[in-house]
Amino acid sequence: MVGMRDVAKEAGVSVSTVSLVVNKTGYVSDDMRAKVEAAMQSLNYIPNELARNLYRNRTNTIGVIVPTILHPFFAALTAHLQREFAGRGLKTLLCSTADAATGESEYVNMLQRHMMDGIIMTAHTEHQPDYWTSIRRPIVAFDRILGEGVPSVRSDHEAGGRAIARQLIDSGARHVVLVGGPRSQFTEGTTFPTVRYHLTVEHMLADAGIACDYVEAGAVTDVVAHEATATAIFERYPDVDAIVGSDVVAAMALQEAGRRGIQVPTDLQIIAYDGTMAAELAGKRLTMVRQDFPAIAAALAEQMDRQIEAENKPSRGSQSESAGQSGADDPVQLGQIVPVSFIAGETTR
Amino acid sequence: MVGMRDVAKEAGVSVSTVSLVVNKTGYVSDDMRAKVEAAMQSLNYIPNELARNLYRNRTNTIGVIVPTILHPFFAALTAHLQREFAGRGLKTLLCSTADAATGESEYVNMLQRHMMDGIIMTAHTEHQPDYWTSIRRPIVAFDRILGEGVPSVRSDHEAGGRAIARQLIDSGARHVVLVGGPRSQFTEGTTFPTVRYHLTVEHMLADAGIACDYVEAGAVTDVVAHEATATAIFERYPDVDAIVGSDVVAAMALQEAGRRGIQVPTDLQIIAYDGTMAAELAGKRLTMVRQDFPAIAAALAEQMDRQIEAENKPSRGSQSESAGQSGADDPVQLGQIVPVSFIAGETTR
DNA sequence: CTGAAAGCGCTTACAG
DNA sequence: CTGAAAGCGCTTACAG
Repeated sequence: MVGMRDVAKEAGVSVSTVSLVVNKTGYVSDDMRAKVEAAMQSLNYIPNELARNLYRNRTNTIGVIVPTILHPFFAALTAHLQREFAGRGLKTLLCSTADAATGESEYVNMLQRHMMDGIIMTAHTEHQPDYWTSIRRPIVAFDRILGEGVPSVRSDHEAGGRAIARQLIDSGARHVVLVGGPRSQFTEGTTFPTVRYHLTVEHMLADAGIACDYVEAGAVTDVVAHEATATAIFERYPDVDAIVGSDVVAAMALQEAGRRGIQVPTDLQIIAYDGTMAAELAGKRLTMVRQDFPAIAAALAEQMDRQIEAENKPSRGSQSESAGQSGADDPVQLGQIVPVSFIAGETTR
Repeated sequence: MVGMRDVAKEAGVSVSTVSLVVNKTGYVSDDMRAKVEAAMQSLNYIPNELARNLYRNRTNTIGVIVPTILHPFFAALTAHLQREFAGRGLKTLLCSTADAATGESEYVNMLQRHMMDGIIMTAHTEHQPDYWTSIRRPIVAFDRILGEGVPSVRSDHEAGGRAIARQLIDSGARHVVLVGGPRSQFTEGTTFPTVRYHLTVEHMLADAGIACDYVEAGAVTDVVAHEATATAIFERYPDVDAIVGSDVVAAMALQEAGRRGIQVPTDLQIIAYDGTMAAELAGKRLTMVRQDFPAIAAALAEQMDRQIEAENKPSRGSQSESAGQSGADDPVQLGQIVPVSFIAGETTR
């Protein structure tokens, strides 16, 4: 492997000079530069990034922790993050928890070993807030509060919920079924986020005197399970006339409705939450609440940049307010909220 | 940051000893080990992987080059690769070419700067074979031949094509439309792979005297374009009675058929190629040819392992037969082929 | 079994 | 403007 030393020897200069030329930093006379460049050419020199990484203690890599990109929601989120990071000179390490036996801990370890510069956390976690707070390295959460000092970004699920409820009320729905995550997670500090839109819908429907039942969907990682969920809805609630769930659930519900000869939207309305490509592929154009992936990715990347910057120039204070936390004069926005949009399709009246 | 030196000082031993303990390698007396472990505990020592990376000239990271994981096919492939790599102690760097202005070159550069140990190449490339051959680092291609010495893995598209043709012939199809990549790429050395199933289908249908037209789909990166494609098919070929295309195309065709009141499968059969989740979400259970993602991922990872191994213990020969090529007594399987399966659904007769 | 030393390939003050 | 030197944090022969 040809290194800087070889180039220096070939060009008859010092290693420092070669470094200056490679990095286009500092002043180098034109003939020195020419000699070095010629040597690099002839030796086919390619700098080894690993040495730089060690020196700078940086990899320019961000880990994106998702349950699995087999699910279109996380595929979309990850794709947009990758694009956003690439524009900022950052690489994206794909960290799936669906397969990792140890869940996210394995990736957090990697963060602490400096294999990455930060983590975007978008998966469910069993860890308590103090776990996350104690990591003291750049972490940004998506759609959940991990702990104090860990900034987060989420969609405006309350607005999403209101739009859905309004549609259902205005169209005269009578018996709505909501499909979502485990009901046991409907708590204040939950890391299951879409809870918020469910609760909003439930309250508004209750106020309007519309029946509303809740069905737990299969695990987010198991797409096939959603088919069983769809079947279960119709079995359990034969008079259901509106179903609200994620894109995948909505698509499967529509498919099952077709099989049962139920007319959509005449006899059954379906509303998809998320607005990923999965919603486009269904039997009809689904009415949906779309999350703004580009905006979410931009906000997450922005917060990540801040975290990393804060880590690099530690505040003038004590150790304790170091990594992962910015000073008081630049407060990290906790819970930045991104708007959603309601898009009418062929599955609502 | 607390380093090995701090631990050594705290424990009253040398850095070497700490290293031995951390790596659980070589012999260390029990009391030494105990002292070191106590020191690591109390100092909360975490080894810095970057130093190791530099020393070993390895990152244990593989770049997976895909057009975009917004497309379910590449999402599935990437997800399975990540899982497979994780099992082998390798990390997955997500490399999307849809956004990278420079296409794959940027990622190849990173490979040469040792930011990753290898690349899985699954996207289309404009580069000629000698480009790929000259890289001399671990590369494995999916579904395309990049150049001599670059091993590849692909599905048995010929078998997929035969299964499709058989279904169409047996069910009495009269006018089939195939949807796929740019026809200009239907050449021997193409890096658009599914060409193979299209050609197989065309030949068999021609032999059976069945009309068959070809329609170019939008770019793989643009999912919405597929909807326009679906519309175009019905406009251009009003008497079409069978459509064959990727999952996404098939789903959109089914949706459009519904809008036009065309009965599936009575008046129109639809066959999806790939068998990703996209095929499950459509209005009906699509009949499909499914590629075996777990097997593909395993084969790709296996080839990658070999490439990396070959790079680490360079053969006894000259430089020229070094990295990326294994010796003659352990021939790399060029073009390893993975079986596909035909799954009948609700969209064929 | 343990430690001093050299080195992984680069970068960056610091003298000249 | 250029070079000698120290150092990033670890690993691995090599003496003892």
